[in-house]
Amino acid sequence: MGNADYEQLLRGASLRVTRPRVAVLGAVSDNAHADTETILGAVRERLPDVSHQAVYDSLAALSAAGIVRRIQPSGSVARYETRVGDNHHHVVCRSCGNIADVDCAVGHTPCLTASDDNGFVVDEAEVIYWGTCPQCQAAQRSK
Amino acid sequence: MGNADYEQLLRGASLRVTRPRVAVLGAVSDNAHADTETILGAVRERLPDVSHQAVYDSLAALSAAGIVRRIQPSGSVARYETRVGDNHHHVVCRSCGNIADVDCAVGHTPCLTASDDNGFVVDEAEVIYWGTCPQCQAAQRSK
DNA sequence: CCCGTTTCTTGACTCATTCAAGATTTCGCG
DNA sequence: CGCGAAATCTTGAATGAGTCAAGAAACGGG
Repeated sequence: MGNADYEQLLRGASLRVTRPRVAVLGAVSDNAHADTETILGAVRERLPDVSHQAVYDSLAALSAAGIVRRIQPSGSVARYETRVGDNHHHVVCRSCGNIADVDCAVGHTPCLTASDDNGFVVDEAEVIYWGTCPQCQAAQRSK
Repeated sequence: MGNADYEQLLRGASLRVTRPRVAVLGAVSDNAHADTETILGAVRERLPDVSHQAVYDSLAALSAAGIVRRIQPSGSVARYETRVGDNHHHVVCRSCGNIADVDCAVGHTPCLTASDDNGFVVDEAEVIYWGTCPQCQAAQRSK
């Protein structure tokens, strides 16, 4: 995806097109599940003088517009990804914190209907699988 | 549940029985989904001079032992509950952050098998439903 | 090209959580 | 019941992701 595409995305969401936002979009696209610090670094490769505040603002704006998704498993800092709207979920490694994408097994919107929703109007279901990634499995076995 | 029961729980998990731990267990039992600050307050009603550090340590020990569960939805501080091992999930209100329990609709361990696990060994699936609680629905309508 | 609004920069600040060192407590064992 | 090693707690300071605020700059409709 080129910057022109990112601009399209932004305009499509009625967001102003600014250098930091385009750079943030690119950084998030290239670094799936990256934490804020990693994204900040990646953004500065494209645009050396951005402030961290601009990155936070951009991420918040993009999240609100639904262009990026913010994920934050317990005990982890915020992470972001661009793959939105396709109902996929995440596996998180308990030892190293790595995150991988998982397409949900059951149909297309599984678990979206709770048995008793306590009167809540539910608009999204988020699934996080906890486990151990291949690398950490190997590391544990060889211990 | 009385303190004797909490002691049983602790001993059963091979944990030392200390005043702070018993107080923390009681506080978490009485305050489902409470954040750390609330728990700290509740603990001090039972045991006025505990340090916040002891509460953190106890919560960590109890979590590790599987007696309490730590939940931390995005944008929220850590919260704890004692209802463990029954595969229930949570609805979180986007406006006020309230959390309610939800028993999962589909069978007993839905979504536990991802379609492609990327080599991860998954041991737990956590589901978070995002929506709006009844109070906030009312508040929004009357705006 | 201009102007009002949004967004960015700079820098200070919050506050949940963690770290460290030394004092206490717990509990198995005699 | 009392000892001693190990775990746990107290105190107090430090960390660091994220937020807040005020003024400067950039965006884009007209």
